[in-house]
Amino acid sequence: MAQKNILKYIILGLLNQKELAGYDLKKLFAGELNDFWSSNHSQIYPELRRMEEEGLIASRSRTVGTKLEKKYYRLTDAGKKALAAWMHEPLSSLVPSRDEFTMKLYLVEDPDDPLIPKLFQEDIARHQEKYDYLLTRWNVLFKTPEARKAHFGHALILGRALEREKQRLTWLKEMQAEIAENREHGSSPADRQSQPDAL
Amino acid sequence: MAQKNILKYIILGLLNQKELAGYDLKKLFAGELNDFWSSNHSQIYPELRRMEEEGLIASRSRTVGTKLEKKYYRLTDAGKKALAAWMHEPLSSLVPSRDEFTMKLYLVEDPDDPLIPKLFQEDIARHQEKYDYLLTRWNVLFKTPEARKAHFGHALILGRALEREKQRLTWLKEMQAEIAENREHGSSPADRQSQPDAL
DNA sequence: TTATCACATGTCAATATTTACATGTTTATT
DNA sequence: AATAAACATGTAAATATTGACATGTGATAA
Repeated sequence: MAQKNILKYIILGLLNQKELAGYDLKKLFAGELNDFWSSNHSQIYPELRRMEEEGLIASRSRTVGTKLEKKYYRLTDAGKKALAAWMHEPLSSLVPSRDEFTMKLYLVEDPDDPLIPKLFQEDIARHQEKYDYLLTRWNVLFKTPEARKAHFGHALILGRALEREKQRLTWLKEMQAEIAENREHGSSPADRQSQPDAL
Repeated sequence: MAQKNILKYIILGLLNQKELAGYDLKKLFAGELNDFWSSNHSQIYPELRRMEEEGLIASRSRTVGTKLEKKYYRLTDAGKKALAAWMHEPLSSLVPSRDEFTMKLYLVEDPDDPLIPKLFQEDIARHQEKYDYLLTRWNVLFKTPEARKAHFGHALILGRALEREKQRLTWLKEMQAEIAENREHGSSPADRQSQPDAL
C-alpha cells in the first residue's frame, strides 16, 4: 500500500455537511480547502464511484439547464458510521512535508553564493503574494464576527493558513536581513542566528 | 506524470557535499532532513541505479568489516551540471500540504462536539513532543555560534523546523483557550476569534 | 453570433510513494 | 556465546497522485 485512504473520509465528511456533486468537491479542494487538503477530479470521480459501490454514499441526478446532468451524493447510514468511526480514530502520523526552497537552501555549498539571496527573494515573493491573497479573502468574507460564526470551519482554516503564511514570511525576512547584514560585515551568517527559546 | 522527479536533484545535491551510500541517504532522510524532505530506501536504491545509468553519478564499492560491501556514489561532471541547472531553476509551485487535524476540525458539524477539545489535545500533545525533541537536538548540537557556523545548513533547517513547531503550538494553544472559554460562557467560539493584521 | 470560459464528468498512462518481502553482515549488549 | 539492534542493499505489490486525453453543456461577453 501507499497510504491509508484519507481522501475517502474527507469526502464523507464533506458530503455529511451537504449534498454535493463531484465537481463541487473539486472546487472545494481547489478553493477554500486547498491549504490543508487537495485532490484532482481524476481522483475524485473514481473515488466516488468506489464509495457508492461500497455503500457509503448514494447518488441522485439532477438536470442543470436542459441536458446537463449533475450527480449529487449523500451519505448512507453505513457512510455516517464509517465517518464517525474515522473522526474518533487517533490522527495518523505527521506526513513529512516537502519543502523545495528549504532543501535548495540546505544544498548550497558556498555561504557567499548569490543564489542564497535569490532564493530568499523568490520564496518571499510567492509567500507574500499568497498572504496578500488570503488576507483579501479574509477581509471580504470574515470582517464581522457574525460572518465568522456563520462559517466557523471556513474561518478557522483560512485564519490558520493566514497565520502560517505570516509566520513563514516573518522567518524569511528575518533570515534575509541577517544574511544581508552579515554579508556586508564579511562574517558568517551563522554568527548572529538567534537561539530558539523554550515554549 | 505524477510530479517532477525532485528526489533526483536532492540526491545530487547531497552527493555533491560528500560521497555517500544509499544507506547514508536513507538515514539523512529519516533524520535531520526529515522535516523538509523524506524518502524510503525502496525509492532511493532504484533512483541511484537510474542516476548511475544516466551518467549523473558514479559509484565505487568499499568493504566494511570482511564481507559487507558499501556502494559509495559521487557526482560526475554531467551530474554537477544537472545539479547547477536545477539549483538555478525557479522553485516549483507550492505543494499543497495535507493536514488531517485541520480537516477533522473543519469537518466537525456541532460546535459543541466534545471531539473538538479532544482533537486539540491530541495535536498539541504530538507537536509538543516533536518540539521538545527538536529543542533537545538544538541544544545538543547548536548551543554555540561555532557549531552553527560549522554546520550552517543543518542549523538552518533545524531552526526553521523548531520555529514552525513553536508557532503551530502557539496557535493551537490560543485556539484551545478561546474555545474552552467560550464553552464556559456558552457563546460561539467564533465571537472572539482575533482578526489577522497586515504584514 | 460566435468565441471563450466555466460547468460537468469521466478515463488513461505515467510516475511517485509506501509497505511488505527478502537476505545477509557487523557491532554492541547481556 | 548468544542475541538483539543497527548496518546494508535490494525487489515486489499496492496504492496515491498527477497531467493529459476526451467529450459535451451553459452562460457571458465581444
